Amino acid sequence: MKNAPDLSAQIAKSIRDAIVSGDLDVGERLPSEAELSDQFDVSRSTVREALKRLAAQSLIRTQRGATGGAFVNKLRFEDAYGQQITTSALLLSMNAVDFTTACEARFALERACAPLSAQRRSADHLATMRAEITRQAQPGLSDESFCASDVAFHRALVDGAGNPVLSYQLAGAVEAIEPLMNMITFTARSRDRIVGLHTRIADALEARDADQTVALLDTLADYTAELGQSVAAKRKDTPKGN
Amino acid sequence: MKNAPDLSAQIAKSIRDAIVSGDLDVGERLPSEAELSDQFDVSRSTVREALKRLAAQSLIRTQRGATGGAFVNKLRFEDAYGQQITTSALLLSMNAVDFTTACEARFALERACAPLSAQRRSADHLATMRAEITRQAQPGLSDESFCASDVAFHRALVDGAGNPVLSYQLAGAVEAIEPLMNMITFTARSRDRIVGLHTRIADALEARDADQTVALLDTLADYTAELGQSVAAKRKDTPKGN
DNA sequence: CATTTTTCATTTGTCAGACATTTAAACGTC
DNA sequence: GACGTTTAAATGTCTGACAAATGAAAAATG
Repeated sequence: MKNAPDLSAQIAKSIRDAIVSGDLDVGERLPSEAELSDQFDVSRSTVREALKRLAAQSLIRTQRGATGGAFVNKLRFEDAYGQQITTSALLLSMNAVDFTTACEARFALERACAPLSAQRRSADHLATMRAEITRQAQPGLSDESFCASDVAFHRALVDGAGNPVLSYQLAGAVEAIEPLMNMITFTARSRDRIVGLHTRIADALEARDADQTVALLDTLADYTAELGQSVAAKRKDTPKGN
Repeated sequence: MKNAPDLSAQIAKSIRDAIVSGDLDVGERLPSEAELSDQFDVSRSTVREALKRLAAQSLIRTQRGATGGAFVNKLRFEDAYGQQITTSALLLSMNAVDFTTACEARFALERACAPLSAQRRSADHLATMRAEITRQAQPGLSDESFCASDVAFHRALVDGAGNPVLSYQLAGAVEAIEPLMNMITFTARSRDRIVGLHTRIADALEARDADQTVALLDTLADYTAELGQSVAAKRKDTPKGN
């Protein structure tokens, strides 16, 4: 029933467990590849494949030279963002998550941040949001650039909550949806509408008005879903548009 | 300035980009290791290390035999859960995220699910929650088992929202916090309190009362934070309690 | 003695070649 | 046609070798 996993996978799991359980501390050096070969009684290639697996998950980093080796990596939030976003984006595309579902998740999560952000946002966060709003209002901006600015705006909102765990979790939801958002053709009118809502959201955050922020986010969520539905209707016509 | 990354990392990136961009479709077979060696002009070992990196991210799966090879894996939500939880747990422990911050994030996200769950939860979700409540009320339950059941209860609540994207994002927040929760010693009184709140949450969901669900979650969040603070106070006494 | 240079041992990165194992397809045999 | 056998192709593993990086010890130098 159970296909025996590769040796390299087993060894990777063994070391990973040691890291997760805390048997191996951050910064600690693993035995050299030769020593690991002896310990696990496998060849060096197999050990190396195991180590590469761990490196791909940012669990270890390797260094060459006399005092080199593999070290338990301190996983930083910034490092995890990238993987989180890649994974989320693939999940959305490979599982054919429809725009409505992705949008719902994104705004539900963002809504959760809004009260905290209203309470704690710094002047810096507010400045970032205002700057992105200005960019979004520029005529001649490509749809891609508009979307990227939209992401930056919402990232600032989320970061304003001052909770790195929330920021991390939301990075996936907010950024992974960008490819889906990029399918929307933003007319001048819809951009005006969005920029207007963004401005009012920034105003509400500046006034530290949590209720108003949430209400505006709900409005924006509804409007975004509406825009998305027109895209969904279009995609019906060209099902395999590659 | 920039350390040239390993060949295997470069090759992994090259293939990963092809997958993310859609150049390689789900289920498609990659060239054999020998062919990849030729294409990238490296040895087979290097190609293998690159493939192991991708396998560690669940981007490909390999199969032995005549028609075997490496295939672009369909990334399923269930596959991503595990990685998400491992990463989140490591982020919390390695960055010394305090209980309050983690707890805040968890309940903020869960709160976002509550209205949707009140609207859409199935009888099945409700039954799971009731079953976990029953388990939690049993005397003699270990703290670990109590926590595990707590996680299962909240997972059911989140799944009730019927949005796989939300469930995925929340898996990390809810499950990664379990190790921190496990540090709490649940007295008979605190268990009673929690079980009581869980029961009222289940009741509210059964009645599809979103407002009440959110209010009860807020109460539970406050109480959990309170319990966590007593743990934090204790940990001050034994800073390196290993 | 202090400083600079050289040597050197250690460790990871890469390569080449071999054999084992698995798997499905091709081939014979009945 | 059904059933066993062979075979080819692919991954999994092992061995041994060399290249490259790197810090530390040793040696040379002033």
